[in-house]
Amino acid sequence: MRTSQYLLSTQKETPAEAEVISHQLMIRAGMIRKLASGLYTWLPSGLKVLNKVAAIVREEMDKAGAVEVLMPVVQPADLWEESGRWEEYGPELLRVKDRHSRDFVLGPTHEEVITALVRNEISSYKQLPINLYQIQTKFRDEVRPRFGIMRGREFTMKDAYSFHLDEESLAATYEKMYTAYSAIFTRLGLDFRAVIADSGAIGGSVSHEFHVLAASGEDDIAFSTESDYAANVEMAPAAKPETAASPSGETGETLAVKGETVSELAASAALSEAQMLRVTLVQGHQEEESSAESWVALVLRADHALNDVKAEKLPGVAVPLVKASDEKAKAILGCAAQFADATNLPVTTFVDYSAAAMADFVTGAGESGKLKTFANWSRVPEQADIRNVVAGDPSPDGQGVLEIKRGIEVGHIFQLGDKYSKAMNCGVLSESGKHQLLTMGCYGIGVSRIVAAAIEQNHDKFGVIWPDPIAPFKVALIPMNMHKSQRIKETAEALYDKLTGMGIDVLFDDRKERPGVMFNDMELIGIPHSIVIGERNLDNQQIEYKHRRTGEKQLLDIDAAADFIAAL
RNA sequence: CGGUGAGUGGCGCAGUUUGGUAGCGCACUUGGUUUGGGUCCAAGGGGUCGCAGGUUCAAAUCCUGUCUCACCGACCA
Repeated sequence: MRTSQYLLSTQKETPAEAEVISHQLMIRAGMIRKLASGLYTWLPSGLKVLNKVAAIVREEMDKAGAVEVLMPVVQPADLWEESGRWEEYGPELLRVKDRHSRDFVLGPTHEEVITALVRNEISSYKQLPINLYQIQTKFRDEVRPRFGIMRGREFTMKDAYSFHLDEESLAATYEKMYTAYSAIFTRLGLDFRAVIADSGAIGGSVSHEFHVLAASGEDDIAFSTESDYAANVEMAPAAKPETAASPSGETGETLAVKGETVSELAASAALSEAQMLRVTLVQGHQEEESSAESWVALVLRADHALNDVKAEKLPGVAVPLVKASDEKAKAILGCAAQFADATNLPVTTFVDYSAAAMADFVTGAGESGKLKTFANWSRVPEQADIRNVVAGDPSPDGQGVLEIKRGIEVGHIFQLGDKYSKAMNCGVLSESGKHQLLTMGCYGIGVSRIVAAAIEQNHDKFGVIWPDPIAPFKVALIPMNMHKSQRIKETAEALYDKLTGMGIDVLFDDRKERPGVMFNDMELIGIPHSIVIGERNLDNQQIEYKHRRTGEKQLLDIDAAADFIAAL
């Protein structure tokens, strides 16, 4: 491709709205343009990357025995009513009406459509198992789209759905997908981890997320320093301390403190948050007959964070978790939650294991602006694991301690079971001639998100540094002052033809620009390799090669250049 | 949905407090200059100041309403 015939659209200035580096660079390098919140146009070089990612995903899926289909973006509402998700899904599901006032949705995912398809197309156990996938546009009306393409409302996703007669078959395909996903992210050249996303009460892990490690990630992942244990922080269990501290017997005193938040209180009284308790009030289940609200108090060490997923599993706690407003907390506790006496609360109370193991701690004195010191549990409280693990906690598998890193979720594989096949009556005739419901797995990859994640992990102050497999172009051909020098023009044109003829993706910068402009643009776009043709080296029948990532330069004989590039 | 902030040529911004000819940088066009790291000079084109209403002789500026966008919290690939 020649830049003169291409849409390069690079820009010097960083748009004000772009917060994360991938978003900034995608706009500056001319990969995407925003149309509306969470909606982006893919410009040529962005699209080339997206297509390369999709091609790798497709190859590996095919290799793993999955079969490609393509389902509509617009889906009839009755399928969603059948699965129960018309009500269940919430406002993220964009609903539209057609000209006959019939309800449709813009597909955020395709379980309903694929289940309806399989229900009609597959009728015998002999056709199973089967794994169908597509690479297609999804629409989710996100509450808050952000970070550019990373969390857009419209995005490209690879979604696969497998159908099985039994759990063993499901587990086998799940395993295949796990392997395929690892192969995909390895080929993409990304530093990734597969993490446990749910080690549910059912036993065994039935879900894994694949995360690309990056400081800007939205998820916290806990790793063992010793073993290969890795889990989303939401899911990692915090161990119960083996021994509880014992009270010193010292008499506490009441402290007057200033501030609103617990950390302000701690600072004002020169206390460590690790010796303080934090009370959070959440909604309980409402009684069927009465509309009376019930509330549950959760007590943690003040330096620990409440884990919503764990809290939702407590008996009597409403799902999803609803935290009490300040006014509500005051009405129930008699004072703001941060001044409530955690050892003596008027509602059902769950104390986190590590908080329960404390002694001589600081908690509220039951009135505004007052804390009390050397407090202790008067009786053994109801305990549970309700906090997020922190770095240094013992690893749940007993090996080493945990370390926390940020990750960007780019893939998720899940053993679904019969949720959809049951609701939509999707089954086959078994060997014994009986109707049998199918069990399902589903496997997603955020194809467009991978593009952003790859940049988060691969950039420097000059711009993007694409891993070779997904670079929009493999090599940039940069002639110095081609418009003045006939022999540079001839050399560049000849090399361009040769490289193109070899099937190499080359971007030939034939603009009448100064060298600096070309260098900067090619680096910003992130082309992994470049060749500079200048008078200086041409006298020796040589050209210069430069590696984007390392900055390494070397001179090549003109005749050997094409083969050198091809071999990279 | 809650909290904060912002809407002025394609992009980044100033101007708004104290109403009075709409400005700067980048980008774009033309001419010249320069030529291995975003040259320099000159001339130019391009803006209903988010939208609607109001106040006023006069509104980017004041008032009211409204829409959009970004950032921080609960969901997700």
